[in-house]
Amino acid sequence: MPELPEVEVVKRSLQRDIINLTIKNVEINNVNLRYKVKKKEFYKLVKNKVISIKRRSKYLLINLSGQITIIVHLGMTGKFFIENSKKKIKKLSFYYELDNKKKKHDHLIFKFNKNIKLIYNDVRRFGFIKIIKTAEIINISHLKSLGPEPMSDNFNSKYFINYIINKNRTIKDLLMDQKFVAGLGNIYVNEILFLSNIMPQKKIKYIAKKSIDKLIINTKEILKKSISLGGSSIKDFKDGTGKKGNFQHKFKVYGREGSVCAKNKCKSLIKKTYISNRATYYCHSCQK
DNA sequence: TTCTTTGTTCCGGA
DNA sequence: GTCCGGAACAAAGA
Repeated sequence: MPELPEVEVVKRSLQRDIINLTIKNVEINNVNLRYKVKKKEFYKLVKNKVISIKRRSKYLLINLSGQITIIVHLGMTGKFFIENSKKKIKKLSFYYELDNKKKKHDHLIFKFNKNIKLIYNDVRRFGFIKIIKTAEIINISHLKSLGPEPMSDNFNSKYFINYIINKNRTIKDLLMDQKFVAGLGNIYVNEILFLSNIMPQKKIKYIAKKSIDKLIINTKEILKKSISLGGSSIKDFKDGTGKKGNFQHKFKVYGREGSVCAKNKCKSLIKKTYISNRATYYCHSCQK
């Protein structure tokens, strides 16, 4: 569920809350995440200070003193909570359900000075947290084969057109491919193609250059907009009592099967199909 | 009990 | 060797 914008929002929150803090203790309640948590490595984090927090694609990189980096992928339902000394809990990630069962899925808890706790909660446990040497980031398999960041200048028309030469894939498959562009998932790809009036099933070789230019611009815009909205949605979120976030209401096509198309004057109903086993929503009138 | 959800990886066919 | 699509995998809730 968390795609690039959500991870970016989490990164910014963490930058506000845990930079310069020192790890005092690590509590491990469940080692069975996507990859097994190695207890020894985590206990060694004690006395390390948080220096900086970065994002690459959907990965969070928490750099510590001592040349150690914690690499986090939130998977489907991974999220962080910050708990301060007044026991107030701040939700730092999106997943709008199951909050009342929070405790059960608090798998890792980092305790810092100033009585601040960082809690990693993950209902389905598809996320992972790994500890690596900072110098080895460049060799980590997860990051090695990633394409450019969609919001960077490297993701441009020239790169796009050059990449698709002799390729025969659907546009949706291409945008989902992390080797082509890193950080987009099923939801945003649905939204981007809707905004760009392109059929998800369309083969890339039949898309005009003009449409590709527009698609790139839309990709950058929708991500930026989502980041800014996500920020405000999180700010409004006071606690983890089960109140839903606002973010899903911004979707114009994802999950809207059978509803009227969100574009002006269009009265068609949104359809649902599957591409590469992924739920795909589109308007058959607006998207060509 | 079966279905759904996701990103990633693997495998077979072209 | 490369490309592409489909399936498998992780877990848990409805």
